[in-house]
Amino acid sequence: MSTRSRILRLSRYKNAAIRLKSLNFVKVFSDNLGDATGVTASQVRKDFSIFGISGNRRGGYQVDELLVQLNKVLGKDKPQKFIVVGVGNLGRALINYPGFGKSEIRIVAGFDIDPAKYNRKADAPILPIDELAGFAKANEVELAIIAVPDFAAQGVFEKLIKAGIKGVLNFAPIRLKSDDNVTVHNLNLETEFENLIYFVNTKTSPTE
Amino acid sequence: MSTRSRILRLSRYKNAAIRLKSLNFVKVFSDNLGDATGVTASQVRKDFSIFGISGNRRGGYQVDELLVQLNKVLGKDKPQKFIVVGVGNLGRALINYPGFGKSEIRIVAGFDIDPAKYNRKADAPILPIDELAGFAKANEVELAIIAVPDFAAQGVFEKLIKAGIKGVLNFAPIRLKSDDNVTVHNLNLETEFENLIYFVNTKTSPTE
DNA sequence: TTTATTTTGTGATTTTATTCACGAAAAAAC
DNA sequence: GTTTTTTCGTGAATAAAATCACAAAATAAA
Repeated sequence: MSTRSRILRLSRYKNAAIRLKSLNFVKVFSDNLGDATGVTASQVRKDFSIFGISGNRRGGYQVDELLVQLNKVLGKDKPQKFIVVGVGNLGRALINYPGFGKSEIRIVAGFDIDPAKYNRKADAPILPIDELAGFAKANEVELAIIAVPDFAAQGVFEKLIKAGIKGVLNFAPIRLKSDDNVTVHNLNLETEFENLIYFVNTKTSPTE
Repeated sequence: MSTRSRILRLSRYKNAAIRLKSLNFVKVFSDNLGDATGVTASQVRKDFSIFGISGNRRGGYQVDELLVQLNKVLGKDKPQKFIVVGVGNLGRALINYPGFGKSEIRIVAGFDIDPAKYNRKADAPILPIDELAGFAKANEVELAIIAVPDFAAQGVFEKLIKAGIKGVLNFAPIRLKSDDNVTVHNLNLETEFENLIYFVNTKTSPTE
């Protein structure tokens, strides 16, 4: 019913609604949201109907109310605390990512094994990985990002489970062996690049 | 036939095969690859069959040959040059991302409007955005990454089209209006975070 | 050899996702 | 107040994707 791709679309509708609101839209139609996100109007309405999000016949959806409802479904009605494990290139970028500023996503700490990276004074402190479990429990953090190399990922993941983490966004290119109490989503940048390469190459070459 | 998610799976099979090879596997079975990537064995075989990748009945797939074939399908048999527009947090992380090191993905330059970021001496130089078209043509770059804020993304995209770019990986949270000669793939980090939040929250709360 | 076992490759089937199409509600026009 | 127009909400129809299931090939065992 509520699949991964359906929820991804809800996020996009939300982003589109935010943009339209900033353009002073008071109401939006399923057709507008479809245009802004690249799906059909009936897909938008079907997605909404599955989550009980309703508008007004002929009147569309009130933007403000729509945003409240979408944020509620997406769990953005309250702050969501994340920790990042692996303060390399990508980890650091996520910790400092300004795009989360307006959103309810809060990155509250980073963890690494390299003492050169520790920084207890920062807004989001960088701490030794041994302190992970203590920190997570003390601060009631349930969400984590794995941004370590592939060979370290499974070990980190097991530490996260012990620390009571319930959801993991994994940037390492391996499938993590998980017990069922932890939700794992994988996101691999190389894979995304390869995907683009494939579609560009096959469009260009007339031999396929 | 060859959809986005099918190609994403091929990339994962390739990553799994690389890992199994490093464990001295000489041949792999569809079952192995399924385990390593979280799909069924018959999905693996169906995906392969669509791209004419074949193995040996009872003998599985020779890892080396499989990698050659997967890399060929994925366009990884030759270097793929990318430029990055927007040298903020994320752009910088991508430029320095070590995960691309072994792969054929090459990030050859970054572009920004902020003179403080320019650096012509670096391995992947950071240049003013006005030089984008010239650079892309001189270096035969056809692939680009948009890592600028949402309000700047459409403008950057139009510059990329004029520069002859054929494929764009867009990290800005908007849908780019594209002519059909350019392939655009969107990847939004906030959206990925929200997706995880949703599934963690709905698993935890017994009300759904 | 012959028989048993394993694993691929793929058509048939099932499941899931998307689109269609139209009645119902609400507003606007007449 | 009646008609027309617009847009939602959703069951029905279609399309797409994943799984099943089994014949065929290849190897190993007897």
